[in-house]
Amino acid sequence: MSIRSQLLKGILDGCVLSVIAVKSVYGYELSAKLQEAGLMDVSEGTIYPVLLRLQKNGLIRGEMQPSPAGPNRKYYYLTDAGIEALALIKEEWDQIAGPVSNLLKKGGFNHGS
Amino acid sequence: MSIRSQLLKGILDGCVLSVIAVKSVYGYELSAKLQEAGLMDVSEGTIYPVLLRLQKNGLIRGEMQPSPAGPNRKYYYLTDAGIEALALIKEEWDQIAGPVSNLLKKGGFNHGS
DNA sequence: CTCAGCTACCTTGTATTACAAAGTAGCTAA
DNA sequence: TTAGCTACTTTGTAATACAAGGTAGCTGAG
Repeated sequence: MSIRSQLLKGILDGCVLSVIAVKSVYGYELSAKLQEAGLMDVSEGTIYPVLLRLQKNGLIRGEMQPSPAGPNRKYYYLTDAGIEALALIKEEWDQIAGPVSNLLKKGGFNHGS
Repeated sequence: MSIRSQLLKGILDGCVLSVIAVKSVYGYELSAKLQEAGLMDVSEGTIYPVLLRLQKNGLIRGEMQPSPAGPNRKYYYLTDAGIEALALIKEEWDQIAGPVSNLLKKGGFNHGS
């Protein structure tokens, strides 16, 4: 498992919920949305398990809708619990990302000192 | 397992390496250093496995030194491999933290739009 | 009507790590 | 000698990213 995979643990939920909060999306489309947001190469094999887990936990709900072409599409919407969870994740992220960024910044290559 | 535990996965290595890069520390002291940096309540049960794993992977080396009081202390220093690994982690962190922060920011509670 | 190609969704096992909590051990002071 | 503290270690549990294979439906061409 790569550094990136480990870093994404725990935060993918927040990313997915954030995308859905803006506008409902279907699973297949979500990868492109994350890519647009700068999270490169998050594949279906990653996305569908996250979506299904969030749905199972009641944070989102899925609605099958017909597609212009191909099979039906499952559109996802946040639930109230999802909105709350997203707020919590943002809080936790803020509490961690700041200190981590500072640590990584000043840590650097400064052996001396 | 909490949101925070998941968020810390993968990035604790970078934090620990960053602290050690500035100045060598011993295990027991590291919790206080991380607390000073804003990473609250990272306990020994978390820290020592990280330290031992980094040592095993050749990113740091430990040196037992006498203590003014109590048992010997194991001071940790970065190796060359550790310096390289830290650079990689910083790169990966920067590539993820930016997009994630942006996503979580605009995601918000804006259902409309 | 059948089939290829594409879209869309799903599942499973593997690999990895945070951490609680229990444990060992040494040093100092009483 | 013993209590209290410092310092380090270990282990099992819980959780998740994701590769890769799979199923299924729709459209268009033959």
